[in-house]
Amino acid sequence: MAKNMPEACGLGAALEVIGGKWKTFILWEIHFGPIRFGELKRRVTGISEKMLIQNLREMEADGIIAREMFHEIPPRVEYSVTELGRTLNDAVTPLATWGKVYSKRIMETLEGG
Amino acid sequence: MAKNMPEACGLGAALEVIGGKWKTFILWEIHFGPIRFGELKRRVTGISEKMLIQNLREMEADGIIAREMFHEIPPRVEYSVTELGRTLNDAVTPLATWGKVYSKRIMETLEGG
DNA sequence: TCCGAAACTTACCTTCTGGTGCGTACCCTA
DNA sequence: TAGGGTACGCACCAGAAGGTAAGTTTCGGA
Repeated sequence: MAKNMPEACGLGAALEVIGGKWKTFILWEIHFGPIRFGELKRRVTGISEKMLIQNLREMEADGIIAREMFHEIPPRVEYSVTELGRTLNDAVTPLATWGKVYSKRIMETLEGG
Repeated sequence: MAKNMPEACGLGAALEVIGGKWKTFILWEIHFGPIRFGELKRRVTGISEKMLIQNLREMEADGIIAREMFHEIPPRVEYSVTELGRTLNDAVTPLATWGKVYSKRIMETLEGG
């Protein structure tokens, strides 16, 4: 997305990193602390394994999360946010807050009229 | 998007409003002040008329921009941000800043290695 | 011997997003 | 009469995003 855009304001780049249906939720769940693949799958309700892995790979490539493999049986993999991921999470917080307020506003509008 | 999501953190709602390829750029161009359809089309480089109109309608429905029609010949329509739109623009600013820094980091990484 | 768990991988299919191009009403200019 | 500008609407189409379902490897347990 926005590969050919006049830089505008940096939003394009940011949305490439946390855009899509799932990444924000994934980042949110991981930001509490290291978490296993299976646990993540249970927490991010509704996501398919394919999508979870695909998104995790992309987020890893973007450098916002880190993957650690433990050579155990059964296999264990843990995901955690990187320093960059933490800054992204911080940058995204105001937007999350806005989203909450906005949702509330919508609800009130629907109730009120 | 995220209609059936556990509220998580409000980000889902926010991304429904400024998600997609163009809305951020449109909001950015409008936030400087009222702007006509044609001017907007010229500023948001690469957008098609269909997409511009479609996005404007959605943003209007979401209450972040306002449309004012002047019954003149040739027709004139101006778009401006609402108070809610301004708050969204503010909420999105940190993310834009992050995107800029991130882009720079990527460039440096590419140059350095 | 079959099953289940973990963390994937692969193939296939559907839905959504965005793009292209044409048509519209109205007026002005040439 | 022809063409251009404004702000759209509509139909069709391609590609990306996302969903579904199955297979893989290794082990322990019934």
